[in-house]
Amino acid sequence: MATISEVAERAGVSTATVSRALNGKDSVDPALAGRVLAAADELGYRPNGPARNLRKQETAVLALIISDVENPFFTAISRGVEDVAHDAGYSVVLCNSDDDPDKEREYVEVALQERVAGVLLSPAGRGDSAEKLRAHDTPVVAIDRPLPRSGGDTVLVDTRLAAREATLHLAEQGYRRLGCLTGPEGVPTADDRLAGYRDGLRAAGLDSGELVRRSDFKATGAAEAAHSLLAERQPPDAILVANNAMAVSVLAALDELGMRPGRDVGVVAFDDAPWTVLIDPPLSVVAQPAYDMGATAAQLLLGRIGGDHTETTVTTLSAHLVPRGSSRSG
Amino acid sequence: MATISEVAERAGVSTATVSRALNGKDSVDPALAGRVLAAADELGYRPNGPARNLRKQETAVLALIISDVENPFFTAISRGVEDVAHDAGYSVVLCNSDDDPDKEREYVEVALQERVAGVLLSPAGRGDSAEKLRAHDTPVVAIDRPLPRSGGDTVLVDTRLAAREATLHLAEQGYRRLGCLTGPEGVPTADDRLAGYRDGLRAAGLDSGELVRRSDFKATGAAEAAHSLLAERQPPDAILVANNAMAVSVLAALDELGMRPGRDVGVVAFDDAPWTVLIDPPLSVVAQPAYDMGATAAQLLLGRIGGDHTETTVTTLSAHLVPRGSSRSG
DNA sequence: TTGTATGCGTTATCAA
DNA sequence: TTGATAACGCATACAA
Repeated sequence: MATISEVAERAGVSTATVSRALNGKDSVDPALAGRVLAAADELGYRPNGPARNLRKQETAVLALIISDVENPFFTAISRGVEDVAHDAGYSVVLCNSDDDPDKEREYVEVALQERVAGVLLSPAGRGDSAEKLRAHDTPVVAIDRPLPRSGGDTVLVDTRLAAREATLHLAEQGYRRLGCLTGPEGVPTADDRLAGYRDGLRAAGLDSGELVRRSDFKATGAAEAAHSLLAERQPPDAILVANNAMAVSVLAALDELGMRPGRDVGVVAFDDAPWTVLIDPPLSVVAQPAYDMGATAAQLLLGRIGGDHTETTVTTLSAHLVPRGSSRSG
Repeated sequence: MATISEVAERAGVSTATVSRALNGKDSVDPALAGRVLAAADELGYRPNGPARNLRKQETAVLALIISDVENPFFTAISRGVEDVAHDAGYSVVLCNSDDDPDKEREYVEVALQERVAGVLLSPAGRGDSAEKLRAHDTPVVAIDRPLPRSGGDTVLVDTRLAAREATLHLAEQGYRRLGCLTGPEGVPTADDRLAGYRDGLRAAGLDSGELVRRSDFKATGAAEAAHSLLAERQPPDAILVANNAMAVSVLAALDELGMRPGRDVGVVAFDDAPWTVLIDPPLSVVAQPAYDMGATAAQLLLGRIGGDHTETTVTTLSAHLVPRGSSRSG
């Protein structure tokens, strides 16, 4: 592939002039600039990214480390990130941690090596990924989940409050034995939603004992958990489900047991999705502003990259309950 | 951030030895290697990716250019790509073209500049992105859609055949006025599914006139198209829908009109999804092996990057019809 | 086995 | 305004 010196030779100027012309510096004679552009075009010249990055000691790349691109929630986040990044001339490297701290560490290493401009991280566990990044002066913004030892910019949803609200909603609708299906221990959103569920129980004056199951935030694992929950000697008459994929399993389990959402068992699930209104009755959800989270986090990160050294911020966006038929008793 | 020469100084050796030790060359004294590793560790040394890439004239990065990460079909592809790439030590840069040839061109430029090792491309239109890449010796594998002027490795689904099969299935179930809702003109998958639909009509001896609508492969645009289709003077009694997002709109439209899938209007949609079995009746689908497509394409691409110069291949994976209640007449 | 020296392709500094 | 040159950090050819 053509290099800058080939372009220089062809245009009959120095490499310095080529560089200036190509980067649109104004201190270059229009005639020469024209010759340079023509030569570059003829040779199909493309500036060498790595060389430029090495020289400038910076790259226009962001890393986005999330647990699963197949989860529509993270997908929406990634879309928000990508749109903002793209507008600012940045590319986004997508990394699936699968909520595995080792994989997360691995990706952080790659991010460090490649000298990415910044990292958007949805921390998998109690690891120190963020500290490691900051120790090497790589800006980090935590997204969806707080950092274990905090301190960095963070974009969250008030998920505990939303879980509390959803739980109270179920209680108000007349359900009495409220269960909860949440994600793995150690994943902040999973724990927060469980905590919010307990908040709600307390506020409603209910005590279900512990009608709680954990699963991996995915449909397959959740199927077993859902069945186990419904097989309790005194099964729940309503369930708060901590994400969308698990909700599918809960609804499938209810169907297998011949139970109807809303009438037999109230259901509220986190994350809205287009299909939730197609089922009968429609699924009540806690809608999270995923796209905005991604966009906000990306903006924040770009600000830091741009040299913003003001105090770190915690942005908490609101989730809101969308009550539908699946949580309407009777 | 620490450089190789700082490590060299600390370990009391030359940079060459550090480089060799860190890259696990066997021609280095174990004692020295130990000192080097220790020094690197103490300094928190991370090799500088751009410098290494520049020197080695290669990067361990793949670009994946698809139309929309929010489409579960592409999400599954990207997962397949990522898993394979990660195992081989490669990172994946995700690019949303939004089916916009200009955006695609832009991303191709970035891929070229950054000297990515290879590109996985789901071509947006009739552009020459693939040729441009190949002209600069960047391996390309087309995925889900053939390249306009072909010639490169390609991983496809026999989508036209599948559409034909789905159409015939509807005819066999007794539906007589078959409609089709497909994607934008120029997008090969959209056109192929339409062609398959026509194949099916012909094979079944039906002629619906043209009960065809096009939309943008997304839910919002499809809503209008669905309504328009159902508002025909002689509306279809069955619809083949070219993807999952549009299916949501069709089902919603039917619901609004008080029509029941299967009984009133037969529906078959491309792409399976967890929720399709939750609705009543369950949605008949054409299931595509998206994950495998991604994995296969990535493997192919890595092969080319590794120097495989055998003839280019076209891999066609099979989609299969999953008949459910929404296409069972009466 | 180790060290010295060079070059990868750019940008930026300095003189002209 | 332009050009010669150095430097970014690393891997390797070559010499020792």
